[in-house]
Amino acid sequence: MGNSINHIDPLWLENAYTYFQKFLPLSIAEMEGLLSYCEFRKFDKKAIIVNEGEVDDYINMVVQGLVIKYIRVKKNEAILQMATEGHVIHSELSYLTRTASTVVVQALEPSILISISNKNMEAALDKYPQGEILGRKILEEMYIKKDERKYKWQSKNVRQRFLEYVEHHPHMLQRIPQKYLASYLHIKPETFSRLKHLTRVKN
Amino acid sequence: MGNSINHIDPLWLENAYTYFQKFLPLSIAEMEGLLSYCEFRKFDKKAIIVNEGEVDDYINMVVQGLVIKYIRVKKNEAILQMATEGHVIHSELSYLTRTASTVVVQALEPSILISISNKNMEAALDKYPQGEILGRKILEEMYIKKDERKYKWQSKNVRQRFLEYVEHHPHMLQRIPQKYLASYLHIKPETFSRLKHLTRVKN
DNA sequence: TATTTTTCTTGATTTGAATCAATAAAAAGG
DNA sequence: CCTTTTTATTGATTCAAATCAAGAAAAATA
Repeated sequence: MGNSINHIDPLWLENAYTYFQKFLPLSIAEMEGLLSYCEFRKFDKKAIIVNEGEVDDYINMVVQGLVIKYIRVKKNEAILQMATEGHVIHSELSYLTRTASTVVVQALEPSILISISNKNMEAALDKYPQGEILGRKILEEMYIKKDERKYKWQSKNVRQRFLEYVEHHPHMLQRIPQKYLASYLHIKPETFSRLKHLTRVKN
Repeated sequence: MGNSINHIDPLWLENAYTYFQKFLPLSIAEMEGLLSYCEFRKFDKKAIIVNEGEVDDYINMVVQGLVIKYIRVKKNEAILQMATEGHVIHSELSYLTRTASTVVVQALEPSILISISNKNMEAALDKYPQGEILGRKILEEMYIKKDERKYKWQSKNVRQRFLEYVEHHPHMLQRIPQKYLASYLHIKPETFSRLKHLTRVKN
C-alpha cells in the first residue's frame, strides 16, 4: 500500500521544485513549506496504487519509476496514461468528485511518488493563499494539454499516431511491454508489431 | 461584432442562475451581483464571435441560439463543439493563456449570449472570494466532461458514435446542416447519410 | 536451469469506413 | 420566382486496420 519514507533525496526535491516553478514563482522556503504537506510513497513493481471502486485520496508526482492508469474492460486493460519521472498521475475524476474510481492506477516498475492527500491539500490551500491559484493553474494546464492531445489525436490515422509516439518517446519501447503502448495508442498489438518492423524502429 | 443589450429577460436570468447553482449555492442577490459583471450580446446568423488569430476576451453562455466552435483546415472546418441554450462556449486556450485563438467561434443561428470579459472576471473574483472557487469548479467540470467524452469516444466505432449522438440529441438533426454533425463526429458526410437511412432516423 | 506463462511476430482473410463519382434535393441569393 | 450554390444521397471501388490463427521469442516462476 505504499510505505511512506522519511528522508528526502535532494534530487527528488529538485524535480518537484522545477515542476511547481513552471506555474508559480516560489522561494525554496515556500517550496519546502508546501512539501511539508506531502508524503513520499514507495511502491513495488505491479503494486496497485488506486483500485477500481476506491476513492483516490492523492495526487501524485512520479519521482522515480513508471506508473500507468487504465480501465479494466473484460479481462483486458485500456491504458489511459503512462507516467514517468516528473509526471503527475491520479484518478482525476475520483479525486475531484470524491467518488469511487473507475480507473486503476498501478506501478509497472518499482516507483517512488510525491503525494499530497486531499486533506493536506485543503490545509495547504488555507495556509498559502497562492495555493488556490497554483491549483487552478495546474488544472488549466492539464485541461489544455488534454484538449491539444484530443485535437491531434483525432486527425491522425494509426500509422501517424504510432510514428509520432515513437518519435517523442523512443525510450518507452524499451521500458514497457509494447502491448501497453499499443493499447494506449488504440492499436492492436499485431498492428503495432507490423508498424514497428515496417518503420525499422530499433527495439 | 455583437451588440450589447440592456434589458435582461427574466428567463435568461433564470437560465444563468440555474447554471451557476449547479456549482455553488448563491442567493438571488449574489447572482445579480455576479450578473452585473456580465454583458448580454446578440449575434446575427453566421456572425463570427471569435476569429482565428484574435484573443478571446469572453466566456459565453448561450441563452438563445446555436453557436459552434471549429478549426479551419484547408477550406473546410473541423467542428469541435456545438453549443445550444444553457451551454458554455469560448476559445478556451485563447482565453486561459491570452494567446491568439486557433479556433473560430461562430453563431449558426441568431444568438444571444451572456458573456463575461476577462477583465470583469478578475474584478468579480476580487470582490467575491467564492468566485475563485466557482471558477475552479466550473473548470473542473469542463475538465471532467472532456475526459469522459474522450473515454467513450475512443472505444466506439463510427456507427456507435452516430447512434449514441442521435439518441441523445435527436433535435440537432433538424437544427443544423448534417455535414456539421458529421464533422463533429468525425464521420464523412456520405457515411453519415448512409447510417441515417440504414437506421431509419426521421429527418 | 527448466518449465510455464505471457508477449511478440508473421501470414491470410475480412470488414468498416473512406474515397471517387455522379445525380438529386435543398437553401441562398438575386 | 428562377438561378446559382451548397448540401445530401446513392453506387462502385479501394484501403487501412481488425480479426483469426499458429508458431516464435521473451519473461516469469518454480
